[in-house]
Amino acid sequence: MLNSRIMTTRFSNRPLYLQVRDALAERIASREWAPGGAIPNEGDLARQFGVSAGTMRKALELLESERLLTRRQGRGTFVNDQASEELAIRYSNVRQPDGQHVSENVEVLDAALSPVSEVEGRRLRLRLHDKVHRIRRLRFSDGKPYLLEDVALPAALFPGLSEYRTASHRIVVLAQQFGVLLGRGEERVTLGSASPDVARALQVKPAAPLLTLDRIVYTLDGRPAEWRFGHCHLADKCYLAETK
Amino acid sequence: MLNSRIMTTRFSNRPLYLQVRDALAERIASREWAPGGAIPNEGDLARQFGVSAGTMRKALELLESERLLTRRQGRGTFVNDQASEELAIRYSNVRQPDGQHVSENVEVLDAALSPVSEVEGRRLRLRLHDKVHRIRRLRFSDGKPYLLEDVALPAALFPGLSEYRTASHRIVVLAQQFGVLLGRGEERVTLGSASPDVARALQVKPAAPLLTLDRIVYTLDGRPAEWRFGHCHLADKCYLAETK
DNA sequence: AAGTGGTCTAGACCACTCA
DNA sequence: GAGTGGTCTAGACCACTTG
Repeated sequence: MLNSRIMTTRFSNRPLYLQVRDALAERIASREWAPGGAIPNEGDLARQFGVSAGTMRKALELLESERLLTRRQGRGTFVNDQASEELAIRYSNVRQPDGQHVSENVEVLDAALSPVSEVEGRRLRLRLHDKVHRIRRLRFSDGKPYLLEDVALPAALFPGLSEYRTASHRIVVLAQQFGVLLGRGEERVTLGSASPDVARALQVKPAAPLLTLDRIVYTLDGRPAEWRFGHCHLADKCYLAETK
Repeated sequence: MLNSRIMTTRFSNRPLYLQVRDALAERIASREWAPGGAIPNEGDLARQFGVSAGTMRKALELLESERLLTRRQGRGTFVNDQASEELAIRYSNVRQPDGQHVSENVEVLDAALSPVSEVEGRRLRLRLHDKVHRIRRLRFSDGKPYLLEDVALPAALFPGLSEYRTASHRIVVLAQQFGVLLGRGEERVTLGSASPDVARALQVKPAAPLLTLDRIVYTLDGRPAEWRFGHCHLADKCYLAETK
């Protein structure tokens, strides 16, 4: 079926390889192509979309750079599983001293679907009457609490999340399940001190120094997908920032 | 002159576009093509190197992704000036709350060419008898000290640095001057408290909570180019980590 | 040997910038 | 209108992986 070609080029000046990218991204988001699975080869896809092999290649390379695909010479092209150990670390900058991800347990202290607060509205670019899933979690490493976090997720991107009894605590996993493709993230770290409440939760002395983490993760097309505000007792961990 | 083509392909299986990239990168590093200046157009370069336009384009796009070039449709291709406000921020994660770079004054407390210490050797992957430029600086924002840093630079990459009376305090500027092309950087942040010496320098109380910054900046080909160890009094600033 | 992605080529045309 | 980079095409051949 040489469908897409006629459908799209007729109505758009957007470069062809970007239109193709969008169509492929949609198949990945919708899980029509499952995480971990192989997709058709370059030539077949090019014919299917009615574009040249070079154009299809450019679209595939773009998707690879966006971490949605992995291509391996002689093997094929595969949909990345965002829940895989390697990719799931992506936005988690609190690490073991050696840079490895901290193995952790998570306790959910609170979870609710609520109207946005004023701050949430600003951070997530939502309107006054939009709703968010608001979750408070405590993360443990080696049985000791180290991170207390308040998370807000736009209800529009994660519909019905509240009903899941066993929803993941990782934004990358949630996003994959809900067909949300994630892009860049941005975290501001400041130096804070434990309020009585926070101190109790983290089992530190009141006024103990903590890292305050203020993180926003955006979708691939630039819409805020998660706001997380956390208090972190670093102890024997470190915060890792990488610059490309 | 169709020089490079014959020279290189005869002796290497490295893909042609990478060999071309290397040759172009060398012209940039050596300042044969000056920062801010335009370079010849795609077609001329392709002829000059005896490769197809597509191959030359691929090399140029690679260099653009490595932040060495900027290409603008209708204008031309330009060598990036690493000292420009936009690029110079690159490895500086301590920022104003709005994410802007902090405007600062710098005081050099100490500078010397010395044999590597054991830690420096590990971090910079140097041998026992190599030398480093070791510099201690204090950075001020609004007249107040906020960052005390110890920097080590391999003497092999920055020969004669000690003789410059007015050397820059920014690694990106130094690197450009010495023909060193920079790639990724990695910074580990931990929570520390001010030792008496540090407290004096930063004008904070002894044992005041500080951020400890441990940063390594690598060259484009992966060799360590700078190790910086710093103590930071964040106060009204923040630490910004971005994730692609 | 068959199938995959990776490299390289040659050439046409489009979109943008500037004199 | 001349010159630049950006898109798109069609096809050849290479390098790697797997049965």
